[in-house]
Amino acid sequence: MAEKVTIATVARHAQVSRQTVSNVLNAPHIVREETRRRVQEAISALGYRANQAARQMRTGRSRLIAVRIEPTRDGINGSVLDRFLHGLTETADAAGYRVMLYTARDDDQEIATYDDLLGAYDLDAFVLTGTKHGDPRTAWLAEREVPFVTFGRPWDALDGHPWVDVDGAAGTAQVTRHLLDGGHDRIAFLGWPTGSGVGDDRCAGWRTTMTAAGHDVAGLRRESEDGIAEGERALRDLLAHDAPPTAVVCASDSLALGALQAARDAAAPVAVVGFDDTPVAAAVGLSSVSQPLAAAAARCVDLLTTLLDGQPTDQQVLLTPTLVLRHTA
Amino acid sequence: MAEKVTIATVARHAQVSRQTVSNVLNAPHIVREETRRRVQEAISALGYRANQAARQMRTGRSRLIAVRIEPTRDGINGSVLDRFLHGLTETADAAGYRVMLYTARDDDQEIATYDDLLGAYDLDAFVLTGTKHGDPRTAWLAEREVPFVTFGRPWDALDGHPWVDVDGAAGTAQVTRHLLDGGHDRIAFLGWPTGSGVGDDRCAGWRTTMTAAGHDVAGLRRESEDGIAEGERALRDLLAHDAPPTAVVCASDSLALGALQAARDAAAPVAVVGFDDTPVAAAVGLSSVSQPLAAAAARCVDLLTTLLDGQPTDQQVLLTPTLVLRHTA
DNA sequence: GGGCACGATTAGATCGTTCAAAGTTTCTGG
DNA sequence: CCAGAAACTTTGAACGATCTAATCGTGCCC
Repeated sequence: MAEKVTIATVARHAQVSRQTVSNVLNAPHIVREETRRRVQEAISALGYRANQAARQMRTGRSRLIAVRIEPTRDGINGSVLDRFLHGLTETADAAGYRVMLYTARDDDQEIATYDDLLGAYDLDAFVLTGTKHGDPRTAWLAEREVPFVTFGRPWDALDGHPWVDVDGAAGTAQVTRHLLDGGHDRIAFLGWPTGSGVGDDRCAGWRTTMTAAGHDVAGLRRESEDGIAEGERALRDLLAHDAPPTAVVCASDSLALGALQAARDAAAPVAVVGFDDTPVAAAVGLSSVSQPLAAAAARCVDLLTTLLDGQPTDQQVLLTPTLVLRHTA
Repeated sequence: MAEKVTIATVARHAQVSRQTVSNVLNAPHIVREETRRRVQEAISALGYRANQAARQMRTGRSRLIAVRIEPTRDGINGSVLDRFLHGLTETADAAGYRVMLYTARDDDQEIATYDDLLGAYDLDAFVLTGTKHGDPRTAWLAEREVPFVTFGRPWDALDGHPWVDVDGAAGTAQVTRHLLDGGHDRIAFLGWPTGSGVGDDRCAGWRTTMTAAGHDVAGLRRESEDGIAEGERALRDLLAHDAPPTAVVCASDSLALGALQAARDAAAPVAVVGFDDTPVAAAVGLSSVSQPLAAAAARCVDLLTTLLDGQPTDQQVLLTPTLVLRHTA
């Protein structure tokens, strides 16, 4: 095969010094037009590519971003991460960064992995997904001044790091408004136990929209862990009352799927809307709130690159999801 | 923060030379017991981690494996990749490798990306998913002697590279046998147009099992592109005949989901079984053939590591999927 | 006791790039 | 025409590891 093409090969070919080639790549404006052109030609003629390892050793930057890939807990929500990862890889690529994966069973192990990745690969930044109250990971990273962005708001008020999130409340508000416009007035909400940031947020959109429209929400909310069976149970329970709801807004597609099964046996039709627009929703015709994952990923990369360019951003981005209407509402 | 800990720091701390520290890490047997212990202590006391970039520059190996993350075509099948990726990351990690992601719109772009990744990051190996007839990617890699493994058999007989795959025929055979045992005898198959390796393989399992059991398969096979609507149409067509099938084996969960909808309106109950055991299947209670993705990923890493250790393997691994029974069969 | 082999350890060069500083050419104005 | 500045280019060192080859003890045999 062809010899390894280094910066020296290019330099010789273009009859300039190594440093001039380096300047063409990293600071083109200081190189004379004609020299630059000659070097560029040599570069493409030889198919030269800067060796990252060598560059990294000198500059201390690896142009590598790490993301955790989770073990697909429920199975349904896995595809959210999947799409997010794809978007991240694509945008990072365009910005000249590469995405590296890692796994971890728990927070301690994840922090150990940070240490490892930073030490061995000199990672430039991390993208965290799914933050929770009092997250030890963000604290660890912040303390060491490692650049990172979270996809998901920090739910502790004091954390001041850049994040990107999808406005869950806006999503459920949109759903609720749509249902109200469609003539529904007894609209229930199936959510998770109070205390999870994401869950509370999604509930809030429903609650405020209902009360703003002058409707009482008492007795219209059920909470349970995430799951299909749980969703079914919750809606059956609601339907057993005197004045059963005619529509349900759900905090997840899993709950909505369960609700859908309960709705099938109901006396009167019940509209059901889920959250996350997972493939399952598309498959069974469930209306759902769709998160702009590609956009979210792109904004994460945006924030990281400005952060890595030295400007201490602590910007926050809140994206609005869209309601995808199918057969169920 | 703490200074950077290099091999020199460790050497000074343990009162030996750099090279001895390097030997403790890479060739422990040539270092005297007592010296080794002293160095090990210094390493853990200082929290030393070998800098990959420096190591890579000298050895030419990056301990990095690249995998493509696809844009989740159908949406339903996306989760297969998701689970595979997780397994891959986990096993690679254990073997001392890291997984890097990339995307590509088409084969040409993918090959350009190989070139880029190899040149810039000195990637050690690639894992390809979803091979097809006359795949230009494997040819390109083989020509340059870049180590790679495919998840999916090469469908051109002459390609002699290591691969891992799931025995689709064994999966559909198992399903067919199960249905025969359950008393069915008119069992149909919904598949993709002849010519796709994966599709033909899955069809074969059904066909051979049926004929081996003495059943005629004439008129019991329908083919279409993958999709829910396509599956529904295909089964409706089958049910319109004089002797409609009492069960359908499908080449994908998408087709099976469509079939399920057609089956709902049928005069007599029709058993339906899908393929891939996607979250959708679990959600709607569809029986399906489950691929051992974590195991497949692990075997991919196995093959790659032996390949990277210099032993020219061209081993092939065929894993047997399992049938997950739910409500629909 | 001298020579020799063998195991353990060390010194110096090297991988491909960028930084810092010094060198060279070209331009400008008096 | 020359000094001085500006624009451009080159040289040598450094990043942190491993490779090659050399050095230092130590034990063994004649």
